[in-house]
Amino acid sequence: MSPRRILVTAALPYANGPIHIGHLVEYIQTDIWVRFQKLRGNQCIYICADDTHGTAIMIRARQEGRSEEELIAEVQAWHERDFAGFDIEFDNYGSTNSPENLALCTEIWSSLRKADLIVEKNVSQLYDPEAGTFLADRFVRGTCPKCGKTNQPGDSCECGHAYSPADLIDPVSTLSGATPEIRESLHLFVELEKLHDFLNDWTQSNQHLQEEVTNYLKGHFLHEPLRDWDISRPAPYFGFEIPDSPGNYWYVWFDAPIGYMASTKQWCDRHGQNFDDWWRNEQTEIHHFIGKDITYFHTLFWPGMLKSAGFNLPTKVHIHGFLTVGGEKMSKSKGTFVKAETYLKYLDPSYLRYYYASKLGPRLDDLDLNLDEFVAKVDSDLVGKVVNLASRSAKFVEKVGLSAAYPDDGGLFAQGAAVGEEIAEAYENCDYNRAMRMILELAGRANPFVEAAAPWTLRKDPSKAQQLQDVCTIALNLFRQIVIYLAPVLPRLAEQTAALLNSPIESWQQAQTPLTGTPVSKFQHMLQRVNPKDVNAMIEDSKEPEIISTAASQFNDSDQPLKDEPLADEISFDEFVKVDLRVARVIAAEHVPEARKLLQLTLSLGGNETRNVFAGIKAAYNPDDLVGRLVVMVANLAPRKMKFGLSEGMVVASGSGGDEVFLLSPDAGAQPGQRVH
RNA sequence: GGGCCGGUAGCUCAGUCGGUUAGAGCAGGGGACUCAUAAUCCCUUUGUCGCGGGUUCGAGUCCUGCCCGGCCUACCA
Repeated sequence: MSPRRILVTAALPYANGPIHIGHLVEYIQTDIWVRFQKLRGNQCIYICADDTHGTAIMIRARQEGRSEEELIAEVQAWHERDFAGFDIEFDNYGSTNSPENLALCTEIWSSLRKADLIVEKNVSQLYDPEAGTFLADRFVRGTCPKCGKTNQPGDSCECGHAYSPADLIDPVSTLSGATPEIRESLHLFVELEKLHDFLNDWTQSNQHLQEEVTNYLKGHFLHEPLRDWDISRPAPYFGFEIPDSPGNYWYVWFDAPIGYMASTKQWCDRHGQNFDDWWRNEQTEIHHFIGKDITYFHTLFWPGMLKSAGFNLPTKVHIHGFLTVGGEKMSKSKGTFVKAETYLKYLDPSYLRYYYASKLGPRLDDLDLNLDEFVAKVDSDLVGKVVNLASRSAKFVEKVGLSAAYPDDGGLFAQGAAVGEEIAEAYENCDYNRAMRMILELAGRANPFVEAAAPWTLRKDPSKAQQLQDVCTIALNLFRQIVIYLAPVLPRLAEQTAALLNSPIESWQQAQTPLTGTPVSKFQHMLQRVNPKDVNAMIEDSKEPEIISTAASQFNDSDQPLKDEPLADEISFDEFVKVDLRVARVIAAEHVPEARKLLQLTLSLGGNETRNVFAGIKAAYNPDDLVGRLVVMVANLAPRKMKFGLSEGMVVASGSGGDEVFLLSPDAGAQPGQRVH
């Protein structure tokens, strides 16, 4: 079989934040696949870039008082450093803010124009007159027009109601605090519906996508006319200005995927390769690895753009799920939002590469990082089973090296060679956990062999020197075979093994033939067991007070109250409704002469229904100020006998006590007796 | 509400085309070994295959209804 030519991409990380262990699922998954392809002798390149355009970058640069170019250069340097730290090896790492990208965007744009796919429409959008920019939905907050909840984002409310930011009551720009105004501007759209038949065909056939994704697209988008795609943003915007529409810029999601091509172009130029061999040649395979959040862009717009411009279509879009830690979303406050940089301060990248590989499958399921399992798997699988093979046999043959001929091993090596293609198939299908299982099975057979052959006994008898060398030759060859199969996941281990046995590991085929007659270097530890203390330290180091959103921080609310009194355990709705909260009117309020803290309140629930309540609010309220006002009471609390009489409920208030008491009151219009739901 | 995926041992999961007595790793229990990073090896305990119904000579596997979980999505399939 002749070598395949394969172009592989991972999604472009946005140049607005650090790489974290969630990102790494994708880059490690992709890196393993690329290394596997290279080991198999295919011509394969791993292409990526920073995604640098858009409002968020522009705003952040502005806030930091520097140019966008300076910001994205700094972030890109961080990204590249982090990736390198995890042995993620790109053939080219570019930037969407490159001349190559501009040239390709221009070319594809003119193709879309020629295909008559571009239309112009006016769009009403909120504009921040102070910041001088149009506002994306997430930069606007206001009151929900349906339920009246305040401080809701620009696209939808907690109550589930969706709206356009222009519908918000009292909208506020989170950038400047100014009240946005509605401005109309011209936007350019791609008429995706004109490509409907093509997309239907492409997504539903030939296994370009996982089956779930095919179904998803069919059910969510392709069953109805495709909406026009808004592909431009008016100035000011950080990006490329559209050549034939001055003052308008390509939306970041137009130029981002083209960044795959631009980065390929850079690689081609450096290596004297022809760009068209990679993007305009039916023989070339193109594989995109992405997270499920950006499915839409990569399975509809992107193929549509490529088709219209006459480029290769993706051979396959591999979509993975998100990372959870301990079964929950990554959380900054819990310390599970671990940055790549922080991880590397405490732990070996090989651990994470192996752990992810042992959990990754071909489907979109989320991947859970369980820290106890992480420690156990690395210790038991990698150190205990795999590396141990070398660790327990290498030093016996340091002086003599491997036997000149491969001895009889009872068929162990041949068994390992025989499953090579099956393991390869699992890698090829991104079924890494299956591959890891099969590989570990080999280690599970090799250790009992060493146990039975007992080299530590043989070495005591000089007449058995040849037998000792043979046994170690077998053990080290079984080890090496395993390491070759693991090489895509653990490139460092492969290098260490090559150094130990003085023979480079560079091809999958090497697992088919035992190594003989080479010298054996002095054995050095290849991988330490995981120290759980380091794992804990990493989590501690990652803890930071969670910033809920830019809008919350704008109000500068302290986190002290929550710290003083953390959230209670979750309750069910049924439990909640047991508490009967009612609006009540204070119809009388008096001091209790002998009580230090109490006021006696008479609350009306409307009609003749009244309740006598003793409330510990004396230090904070004057009785006279309370009469007439509405409060919220717990109406079905068991009555409690107190020194001064029977208290028939509780008035709800926040605050720490003393004069720090704040009664809750309903908004105007509430009636005594109404239940609070 | 709808869509997709899942539910198998204490935990993580495998289980092909429906085929004998449902498996592995980890954890637990017992033993061995002392080369190896408290590593390794041998033996061993553990199951309402989510629940009900159906098809079948035979169902973890196929069909169907329901329950539970995850993700996605939302006057829309």
